[in-house]
Amino acid sequence: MYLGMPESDFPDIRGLHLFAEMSDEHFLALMRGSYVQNFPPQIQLIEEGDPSDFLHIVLSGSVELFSSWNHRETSMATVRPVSTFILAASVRDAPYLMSARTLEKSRIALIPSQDVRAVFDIDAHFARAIVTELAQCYRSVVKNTKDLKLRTSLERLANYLLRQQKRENGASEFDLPIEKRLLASFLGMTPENLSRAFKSLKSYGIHVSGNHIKILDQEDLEKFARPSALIDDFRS
Amino acid sequence: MYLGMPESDFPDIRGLHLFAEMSDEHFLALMRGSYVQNFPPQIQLIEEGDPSDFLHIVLSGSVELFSSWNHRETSMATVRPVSTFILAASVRDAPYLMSARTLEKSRIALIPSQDVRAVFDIDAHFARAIVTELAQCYRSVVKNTKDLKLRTSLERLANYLLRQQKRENGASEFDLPIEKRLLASFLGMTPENLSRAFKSLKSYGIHVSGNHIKILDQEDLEKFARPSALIDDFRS
DNA sequence: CGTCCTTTTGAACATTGTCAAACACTGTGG
DNA sequence: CCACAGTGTTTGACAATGTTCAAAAGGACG
Repeated sequence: MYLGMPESDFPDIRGLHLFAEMSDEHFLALMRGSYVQNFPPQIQLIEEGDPSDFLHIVLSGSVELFSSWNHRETSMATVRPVSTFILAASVRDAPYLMSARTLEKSRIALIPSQDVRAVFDIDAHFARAIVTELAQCYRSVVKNTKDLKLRTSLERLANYLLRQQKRENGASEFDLPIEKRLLASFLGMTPENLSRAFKSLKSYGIHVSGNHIKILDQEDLEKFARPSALIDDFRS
Repeated sequence: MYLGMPESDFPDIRGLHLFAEMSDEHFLALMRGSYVQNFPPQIQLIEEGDPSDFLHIVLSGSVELFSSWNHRETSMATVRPVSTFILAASVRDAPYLMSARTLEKSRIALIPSQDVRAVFDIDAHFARAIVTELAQCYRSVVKNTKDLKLRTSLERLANYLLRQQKRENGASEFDLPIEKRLLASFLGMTPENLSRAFKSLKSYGIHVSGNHIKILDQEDLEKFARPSALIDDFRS
């Protein structure tokens, strides 16, 4: 196992909200115990239930968070660079609630959870950043729950497309960033159901070819989807 | 509007993990700007989307957190004494994502969110407690999402009963703490469906009469429900 | 006792999931 | 280059699950 964090990775990590405001001294203290590893695609990084020894940061590639029960599995989120995951488990020193696997070749930084907790106690800026980030994560999951409980699968898909479009700065055409199979699981449905949902959205001006999406009638789609700031805004 | 926090309420609040470790000085500073109010049942305390001016604490009674979209409504959680709610919104100074209403006659403490943020920055113990509490809340919502996505409504009900039983220290008989209508919404189903689900659970040794539950065959129920520490443990 | 609300029940319906098969796409090895 | 395997996607028929609507039954409370 490769030990030590290459300094070339410092700027990416320092750029995260989480680490931006803390003192150099404390940042370096965190980096000292950390290391970086490259993983091929489809490698399981974390198994739910394991002790949370490290805070993870995706530097490049992408990582899927998923959960299992009774031989069923569901996708909880996809993490893209540069961001952390399983912060809550690190903070609480509790077992991971989700598993994680790489989707592509990925570069992952690992910061010992106990260092995170130690620096939290002595660096007020870092503490502030952690609590802000955690509150953000919490709010994301709450929004996701509202999406799941208040909307049908068709409505979830329509709103997902609108959110994705926003991420692409409002372009009327874009590519899905993940496999449809995975999207289906994330949206809480089967691949077959997703396929039919895409078909149903044709009548609201959605054109699909492979993973390329065209929104032909923005107004019509929004009228159907009824996006809400309190569910679909990925900031705040 | 009644202003000022009666000192008789201090011990209850001080007893919360959130406020237990902080300095007296900072605790009193928080209390100075806070106040307490009594509400009748079915009063809406918070409307989702409103600015989060106060951190709320249920001192007695109970409060339902719920969300709406497109004329649909779903119950997100029930808050019982003594605990806080909408901490994340206070921390981030962002709009509430959930509405809140009293279920019964309730006594609620209100602490200005900006005071919470201010004391967070100067009291490391309070900061630590907030981040621990937030991580806890986050993990609860993640567990809830897993429950929703990985289980059928029948399985959710069975596991809910087992969790409730644990809260009652493992007693084989107990009362449901909320109306069935509300429970149905919390579990993500209709009241009609819940009623049928209770009937289906008869064959696993559940007896229901009004809101009184008897678990006649613990083993059989657990065999069906397959409770998991990573979904059903309400601590950690 | 009557009123209001919740809960239950039944029947029809809608939505979503399952299974099997066909199809499309990708990359491999001959 | 093509045949092929492997995987993801789509389709169709069907089953399971969950919802809707209407009505009846039960409880709480004045």
